[in-house]
Amino acid sequence: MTLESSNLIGSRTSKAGANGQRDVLTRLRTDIVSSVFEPETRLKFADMTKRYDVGIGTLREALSQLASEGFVTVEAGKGFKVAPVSASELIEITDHFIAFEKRAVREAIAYGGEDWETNIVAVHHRLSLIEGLPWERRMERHSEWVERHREFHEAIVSACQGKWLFRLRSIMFDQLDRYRFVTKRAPDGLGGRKFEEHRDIMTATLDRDADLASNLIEQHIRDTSEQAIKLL
Amino acid sequence: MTLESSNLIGSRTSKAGANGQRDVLTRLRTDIVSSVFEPETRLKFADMTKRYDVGIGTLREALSQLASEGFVTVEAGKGFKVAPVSASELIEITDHFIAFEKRAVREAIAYGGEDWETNIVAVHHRLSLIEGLPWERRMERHSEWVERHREFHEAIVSACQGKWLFRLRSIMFDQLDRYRFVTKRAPDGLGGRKFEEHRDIMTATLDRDADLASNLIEQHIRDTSEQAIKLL
DNA sequence: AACCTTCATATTTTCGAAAATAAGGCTATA
DNA sequence: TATAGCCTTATTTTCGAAAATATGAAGGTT
Repeated sequence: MTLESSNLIGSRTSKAGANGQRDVLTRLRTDIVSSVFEPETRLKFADMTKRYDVGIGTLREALSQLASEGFVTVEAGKGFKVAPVSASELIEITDHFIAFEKRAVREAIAYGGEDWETNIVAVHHRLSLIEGLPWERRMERHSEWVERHREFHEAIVSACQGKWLFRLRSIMFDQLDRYRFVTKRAPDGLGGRKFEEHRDIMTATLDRDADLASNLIEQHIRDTSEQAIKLL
Repeated sequence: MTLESSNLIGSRTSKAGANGQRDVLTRLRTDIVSSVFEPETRLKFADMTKRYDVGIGTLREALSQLASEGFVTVEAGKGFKVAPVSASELIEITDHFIAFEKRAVREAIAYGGEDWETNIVAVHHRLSLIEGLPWERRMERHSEWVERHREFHEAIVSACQGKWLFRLRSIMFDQLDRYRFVTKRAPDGLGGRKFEEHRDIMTATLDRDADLASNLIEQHIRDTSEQAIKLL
């Protein structure tokens, strides 16, 4: 019943596993993505164990994992710090992600079956429920939106064959999330457009129009990153 | 004095840090790369703590890290297993690595300075000391060769500007190491050719001939991977 | 004053015992 | 015989105390 598949880097399936205590790794990553801890902040064990109510060992494992994913840096003997952010890194991450995602969506369109299609429709619907909300109410549920947004883009490429391609694009997506966060404060002009962009990406993908889907995704990501750079 | 730089994924600098006890992470990774543990083997804590003489917590952190790098898989509640190998994965890893490495070498050639050049020459010399040895003696020092070989290829691209590009190529290189191991047993015909290939790659790079260096590297990697596939 | 040494404090890192969980075997029941 | 439930064993996962290490301050020497 509890499927709990053997996982990849950045897989969030572990969270869904409801394995007793709330997943520290996920909560900590969310807090870093949400800028609860500013870049370069030292993450002391004394504070963190109280905040997340876990033992030192468990916390250390989570931080070590986040270091692999690039969210924190670690210096032997000095402990962990939140990784810095910069415009140049955002540009690089954006380029890598777009390159991966375009290849992934082509593979997905080539190999995806009925389950893949159905999942896209389902996940998109859940995303649109939040994106269709008026400005105020949508902001209240921003953290939920982040999750749905991630699930949507993951669903689109989930049928891609390359395991490493999927893995690498997921690492980059998580990094982008961190920068994407700054656009939360952006004027609602952008928010409305995203609604349609996601719809168009879904339609092109289900129509198996690889060229169109590929281009729409690139535009979608690049727009968001450019917004983020301005606000950085 | 103890520099111990803040590190990236797969960085082996931590090992050099001589921080008291021998780095479990490195030893464990080496053992997996060297097929001391076969793919799919369960890695039980009871055995591992005895083998590496470290506590459970420390071991768990190392295994968790290796999971991020893709050398082991982890299933909640079931523990850790050595990741499987397959021809199709080798092909995918090879393609990703070559794509990264070709871009990285171009950047390195464009931005590398005198220190970069000097380091390449130095590291290549240390590699050639082993590669010039007769068959028997070279095999004795195979694990050392693995290290020198890694250092050589890393030195070539070390001046590349993209931090993530470097990081991603390093992850892929480590994965290739695992498959490369099977060619250890290959007849010496290949071993001799590698000596010259490395020399040519170095020369082309120092001559700042990006096209040539790029092509030589691709050939070099693809040859090795094809050998590995035959022996898999 | 600048520099080195020493000591005290703060923080990280390691470790193994204890709790939690999964796997396998046994008996009772249909 | 097959199935379900329980008990026992094997293994993982968590936790905080203790060891190791770094930081910073005070005092002494050139």
